[in-house]
Amino acid sequence: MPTKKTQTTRVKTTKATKSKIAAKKKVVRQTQSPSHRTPQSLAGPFSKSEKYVPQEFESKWFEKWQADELYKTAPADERPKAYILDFFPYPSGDGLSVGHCRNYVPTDVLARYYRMKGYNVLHPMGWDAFGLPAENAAIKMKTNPAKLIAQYAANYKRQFALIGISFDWSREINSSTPEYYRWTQWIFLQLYKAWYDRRVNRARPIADLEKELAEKGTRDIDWAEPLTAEQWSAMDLKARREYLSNLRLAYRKPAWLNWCPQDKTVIANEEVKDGACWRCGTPVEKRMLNQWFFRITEYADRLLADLDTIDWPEHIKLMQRNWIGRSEGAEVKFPVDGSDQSITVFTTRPDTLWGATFMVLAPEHPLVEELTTPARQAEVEAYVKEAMRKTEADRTAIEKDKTGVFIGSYAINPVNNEKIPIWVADYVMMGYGTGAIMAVPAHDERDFQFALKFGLPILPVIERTDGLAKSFALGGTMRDGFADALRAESIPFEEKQGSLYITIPANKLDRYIEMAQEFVVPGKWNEIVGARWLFIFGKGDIWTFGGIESEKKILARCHELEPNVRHKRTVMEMLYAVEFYRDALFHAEYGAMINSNEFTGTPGDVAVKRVTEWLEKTGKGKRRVHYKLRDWGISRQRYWGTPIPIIHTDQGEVPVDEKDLPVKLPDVESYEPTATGESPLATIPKFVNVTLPDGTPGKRETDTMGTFACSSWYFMRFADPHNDQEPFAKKQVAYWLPVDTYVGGAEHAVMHLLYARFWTKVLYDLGYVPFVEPFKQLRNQGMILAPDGKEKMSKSKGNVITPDEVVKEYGADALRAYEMFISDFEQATPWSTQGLGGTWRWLRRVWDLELQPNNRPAPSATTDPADRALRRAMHKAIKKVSADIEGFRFNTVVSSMMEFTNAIVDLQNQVSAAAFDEARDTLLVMLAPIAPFMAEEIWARKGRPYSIHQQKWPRYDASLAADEMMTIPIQINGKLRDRIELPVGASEAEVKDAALKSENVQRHLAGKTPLKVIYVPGKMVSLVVP
RNA sequence: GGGGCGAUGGCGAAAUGGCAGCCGCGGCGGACUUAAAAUCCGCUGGAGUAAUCCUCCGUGUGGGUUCGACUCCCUCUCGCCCCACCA
Repeated sequence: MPTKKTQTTRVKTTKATKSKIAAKKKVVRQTQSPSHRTPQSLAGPFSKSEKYVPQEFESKWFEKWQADELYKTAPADERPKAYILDFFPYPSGDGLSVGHCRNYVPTDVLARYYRMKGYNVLHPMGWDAFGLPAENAAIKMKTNPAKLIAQYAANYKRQFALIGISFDWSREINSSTPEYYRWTQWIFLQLYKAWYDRRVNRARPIADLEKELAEKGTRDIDWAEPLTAEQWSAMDLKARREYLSNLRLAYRKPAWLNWCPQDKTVIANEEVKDGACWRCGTPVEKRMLNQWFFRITEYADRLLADLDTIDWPEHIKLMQRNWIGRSEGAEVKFPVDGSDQSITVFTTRPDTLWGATFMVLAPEHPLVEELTTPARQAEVEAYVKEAMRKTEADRTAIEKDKTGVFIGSYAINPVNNEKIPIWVADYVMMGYGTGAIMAVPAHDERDFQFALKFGLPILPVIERTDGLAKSFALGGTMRDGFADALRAESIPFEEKQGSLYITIPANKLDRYIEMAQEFVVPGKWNEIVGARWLFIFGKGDIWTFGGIESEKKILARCHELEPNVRHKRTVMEMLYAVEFYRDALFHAEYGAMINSNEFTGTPGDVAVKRVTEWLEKTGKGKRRVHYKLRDWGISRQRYWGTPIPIIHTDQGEVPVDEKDLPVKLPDVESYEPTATGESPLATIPKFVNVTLPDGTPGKRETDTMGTFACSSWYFMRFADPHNDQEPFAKKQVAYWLPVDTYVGGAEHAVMHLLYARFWTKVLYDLGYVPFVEPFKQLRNQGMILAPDGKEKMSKSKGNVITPDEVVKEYGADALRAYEMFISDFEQATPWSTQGLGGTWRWLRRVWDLELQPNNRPAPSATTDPADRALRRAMHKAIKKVSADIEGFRFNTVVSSMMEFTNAIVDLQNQVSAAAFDEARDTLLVMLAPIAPFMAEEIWARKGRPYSIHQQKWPRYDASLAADEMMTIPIQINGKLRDRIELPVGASEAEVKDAALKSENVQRHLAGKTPLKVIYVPGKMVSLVVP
């Protein structure tokens, strides 16, 4: 049983007010407020209250705003426009959480703010409705995805209304409707009918290409498969179509792709995270399928360069830069020994060519089969098969040991004509470069490991940049007195069990070589590694380790002299056995070239350039830029997506005529995915079989487009959402686009945000839009975490907080204000119900303040100081709130509003009626974007003309915001010693004079004269004292 | 392995190189109340002190630049994120 708490009398002296800063005045806050109840206890009979009960009026106002079309976008006009957009959501059955609101509330505040500032604002919303989650949910619930989406979207829409988001619903779009995807298909066809002309660096109609081919073949098109005009003319329709597909921006080709066995479809590279499907987390497999791609790689350079022109978070830009992954290097051809084949490799280190001791092909490389010798065939086939079977995650696991098999053939290193073995290994990826590498084990970590494991020679061809040189003198290899001699030369070493571990300073190298010759025991040897590579067998008997010949000779001699090393297959393997040498054997720096014939001695900073130039001149290779970016795989073997408008015939593929769009998704009973890599649409003969106008029978493409196609242009459709003649009128898009402010999560950094930029550039090239970047300003909202600890909100953890429950308890305005106030917009932060209570109390204080009667006196000399103080606070608030809204500093918007509220409360009993109302009205108008319901309700109760949301944003007046007095802190040697109050106009001399007169300053100066008196106007005085 | 972002009271946080901690939460004390809740008022980084004066310490660590550093530069630690056998 709990004991009754006895009275505890706390004897504690009441602390009196700190005088602290003079600006902080001791004003007693008094509000003649009615009593209030907690929001939690609001459940009661409905009545129009004097108190702040948001539940009584919020929904009423939203209905009225909708009925009055208050947020309907005006047609393009003379006003400046503001296009403020949220990532359009993928409606899910879970609805919105307070985390999602972090996205929608601030953009709504922006939209409302810019409307009041006189901008023509476009703030639309729609649904990214196609795609796997809806389809999977529909299969599970045995319903239709369209129905499900409609249901989910309705719920989202209800929630948006609940929290007062001012979307223009007359522009609502749904990407899964034929009215929308008709134009997604249309854009697909524009890509299909275009090719990238590298000479002018833009996309052009494919018809231009056909014309050019007919006239002069590929004479001027050096990146295409060579073709003469005669050859082109001789080609039949099918051959021409096949030829052109190698240049179209939308094309189909067989390729190894990421297959998600859970979703039973191919997914794009961008959708693979840590070797698994980004949606369901299932490890992806590789499958060879004939698939549709968009040739985004042609735009790699422009996608990279234009990042510099847009206002996006740096980390997002960086992710895109890394994803595009531009790297400069050279392509080098290695002829295959005894064959007319050759292997082309890409390298960023052409300066290491002389150290290439073997080649490696990716298991998928087309030459593997051809170049494998009969003797090696069984082993190679088994290896390749095994590699294909592995998931991407298995194959790329970092700790994994290197594996590989020699295929029996040799290549010729074009720079020194050395014959080097060709291997196949899964550490080489078909997807990057050419799928084949020259291995330079001395200067590439992976090649080094591989060479050590398989006993392949490792030949240093680049000098160390740190000059590290080491020698290990095994006990018995050097005559007595060697240690003493080293000491005499002050060459540092350690002695362990009779062996010496020597680190040779650069300036002692030559001396050391002399000594080693002197002391080495006949029949033994001493070696130097690192800065030099020398084997010292005796006086004048020094062999340099450099090049394949010396490798063989040194190894043979060591084997002969020392039985213990006979099992070592290479010189480096022998050296590697000495633990002490490990850090001196390998490096990947850009140093001077060594052991590289005529290039030996080329300094590290010019080596790559000189070798590349030489390769080009001698025709052995050429400069090349490679990108990590791959072409965008768009095919999905699923039902719920935009059908690809292509028909396959005996004569090749034929695009659906634009006037026959849309190719509609058939209504079906079952649309479960098949495991065969074929879309469920393929099982519907009525859909598949078509006859072309000329009577040719055809079969429709049955893959659908991934949803990122839909989202790559929806922001353009919002400019003209109901156009049934074209995707959008050029005039509308030219007025509204690009999007001024775009807000959403960072998870789309290399998916949607990259694809949308790409489509925009294509549409620009083809003349449909007048801009090259779709989103001028991008911001990512921070995540809202669960209240306890730092966990994410998730349905499975049961810690999701919905706007519905918050609105029920506190009203939408408090939710909105708290979403803004909670933290810096981009920062992840935990939700706090107590913090929410704080913003609720602030709104209630505003309510009371606004609705109390104004019985203050007329302006007079008595009220003048307070009136001026209040106006100052007001104009400062206008300035700060405006700047912070525009600068995405929503948390300080709310804190500035709170400060302004406090200022009115503090001064309310000293000001005139006019000043009081002026301040209250300004506060209310500025509150409108933040707390639209309450602002409207108070506005109405005060009898003002509807609607507060159509009022002008208050104007800032710098002269009224100006302070009369300033507080100048005084520092002595960096420490704060006093503050002085002076009129704002005080001159430098006056300030310095006042500072020196200060009692505290005098005391701390203790009679000394300052060496320096620094006055930063209006900011501070800094004294420097010896 | 490479790269990025971040670290400030008990908590969320603020601070064009110029008074660290605005605003809010929580806490403490008071007013009102029979009492509580709510509301209102005051205090609230740490230490010393009778003290509201005053002094010292304090923005993850250690250094540097500067009259002056949360802010700029370097080092390290921790946390989060991205990329990753990328040739």
